[in-house]
Amino acid sequence: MTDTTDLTLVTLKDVAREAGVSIATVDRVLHGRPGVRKVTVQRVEETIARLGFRPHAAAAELARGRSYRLCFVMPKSLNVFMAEIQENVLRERAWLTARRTLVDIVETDVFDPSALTETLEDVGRRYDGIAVVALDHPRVRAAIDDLVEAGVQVVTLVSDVPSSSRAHYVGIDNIAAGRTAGALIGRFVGDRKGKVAIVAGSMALSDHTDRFVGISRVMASDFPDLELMMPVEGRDDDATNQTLTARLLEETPDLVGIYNIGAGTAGIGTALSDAGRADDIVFVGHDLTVHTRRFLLIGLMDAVISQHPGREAHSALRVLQALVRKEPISPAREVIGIDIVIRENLP
Amino acid sequence: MTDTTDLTLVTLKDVAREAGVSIATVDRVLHGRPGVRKVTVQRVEETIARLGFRPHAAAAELARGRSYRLCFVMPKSLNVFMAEIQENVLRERAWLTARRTLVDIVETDVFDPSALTETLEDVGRRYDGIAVVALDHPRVRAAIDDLVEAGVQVVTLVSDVPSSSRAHYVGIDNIAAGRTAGALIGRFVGDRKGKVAIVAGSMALSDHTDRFVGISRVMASDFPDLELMMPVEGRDDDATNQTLTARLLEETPDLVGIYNIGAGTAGIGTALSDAGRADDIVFVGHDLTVHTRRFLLIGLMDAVISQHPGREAHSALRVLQALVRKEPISPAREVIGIDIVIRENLP
DNA sequence: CTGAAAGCGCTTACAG
DNA sequence: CTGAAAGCGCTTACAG
Repeated sequence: MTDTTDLTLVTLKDVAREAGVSIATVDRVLHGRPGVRKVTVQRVEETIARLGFRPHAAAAELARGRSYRLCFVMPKSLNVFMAEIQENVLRERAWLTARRTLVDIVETDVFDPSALTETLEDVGRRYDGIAVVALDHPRVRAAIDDLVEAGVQVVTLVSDVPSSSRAHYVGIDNIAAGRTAGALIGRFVGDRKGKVAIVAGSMALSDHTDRFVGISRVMASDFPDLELMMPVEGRDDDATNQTLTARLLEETPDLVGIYNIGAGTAGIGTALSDAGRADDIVFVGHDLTVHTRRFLLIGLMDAVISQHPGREAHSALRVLQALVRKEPISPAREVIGIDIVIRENLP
Repeated sequence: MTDTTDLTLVTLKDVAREAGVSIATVDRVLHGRPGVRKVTVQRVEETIARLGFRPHAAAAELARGRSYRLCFVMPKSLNVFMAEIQENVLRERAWLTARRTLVDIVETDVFDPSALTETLEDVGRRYDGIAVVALDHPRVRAAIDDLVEAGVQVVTLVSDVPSSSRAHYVGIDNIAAGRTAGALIGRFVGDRKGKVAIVAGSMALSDHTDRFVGISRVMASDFPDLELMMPVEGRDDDATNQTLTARLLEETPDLVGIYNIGAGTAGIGTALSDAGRADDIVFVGHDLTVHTRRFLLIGLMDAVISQHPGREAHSALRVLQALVRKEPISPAREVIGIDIVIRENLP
């Protein structure tokens, strides 16, 4: 048995008595506030350590008497994945309200730097913390930096702006995600030789280019028999992707695999199915939706790379809650994994 | 933009004033405590709903003025996986202390029904909540039921006792885990025919039998060219597993895959490596450790099925914290996924 | 069946 | 530089 923690709950008052000061002074030391002599600070710190004092979180929260406002800045045109993040955030509202934390969701055109920048400038300062699905663009970076400068806690969500001063990124490593997709395609294709097609939303999006970088690297190093084709761009649109895929199937007799880097997976699935090529082409894409779930079940898709939207929503909320309260966050705990989903481990 | 939640924070006092009663009465209605006339209850409930009142969680916690004791009952002989769960629990201690929640860890022989039962009986009632790695045995079930009867909140961890009255199971669906392992082996083997060996810890453990059931089913339905061998039992021990594997390799010329259902993966890896068969045999096992991580990196293992120990520790703590406070838990949020880890998505 | 009051353990002005 | 006191919004006896 590990050392039984004893039930002696030490309070501020105990520390004050032991250290021979008032509770106000202990509080000052506890939070590193100024106006306490060095000797006193030391004496109090020693007493805190000796008694193993931990302030009661609920008491502090109540006494502080303030509330917090959080905002999620999300894409206007919601795909299923983004919608799920939203739902998860909204589902936490009651819980958050009980903790005096209010959360709004603002939709904007996150792919238009001007629109996104304006939104951030407009709504930003009305909040204590912001989670934003951010395009990596100099103006967006500047807007984020301004908010941080103004004391707003900012985390990026799903899509990062690494060069900005955001406190945290909630999302996956997209290069690794691309590598993972590539490795699965390579392994599933087996001994066959041939081409692997890439369908992207837009190569202007950093998560899409990152995934392409990932699959390119793993193909080059581990699967020399497979030839990666240049990405075609379908803007994450089902109809466009269907047309593109139909053409790819027609024009590429030795096509053995397809990797959909972005959304619009349903369109590709339809084209594959229509062409009767579901069985001989390895098809891997992103994000678990009603469509990809069905495709996995019927064997049309071989694997889905997923970043758990619920987990991302919660991580963003947890991190923002800690940040606005100046509490520490443990990054290790907030790592978002790259989930591989096949028919057998469908949640 | 979703409806901006307004900052008007309604308190008990507001509700009391509006409903024309005292705050004590509102509190009674809020918690469904007896001693309030039906009419009054209705009036108060209506007011609560109308004002959208949500009690301040921190205030309630402080006023309640009580602390909670939790206990994790874990296997005495710690494998890496169990050790990681423990570490994650211990790492939360400071955070939990600030929330007046104390957590102890008790180690026992969870594979011996008598020892486990005795431990549960001995330590159980000293706690408000217990997480237990439980052998599925009638005596263990009875001990759990007794604790629940006595008002202790019990969750099972990693290994479930489904027929008991435990409030929640924190762990994966092991049949699905076995199916997943089988599907990966089948896909990775490709067009080759041959045998797949199964190494288990003990077929007396329900998680091990469940996984075997899973792989058996998927092999029968999806991979008719592969023949599943009868499980050999190595008690999760490296040395034993190494010997068993060496023998399997010698005696089975057409061996194409190995599935290690339990721990002791290092022993199997050594045997494979010694025999120079790392490349032509697909090897899948469970749980991410220093060993399996290395095996993935050097290509000795093809995939690891993992149940995130950190996630399980946190889920157990979160669920227990909610249960002892009589707060609702959302099971959907607590689902532990079956993680597929290959070299490319190693965390 | 209902209410007035004390108190949980902090933080926040305010006074000195 | 330090302390006394009010107050955050609940819950808990206690009184009636």
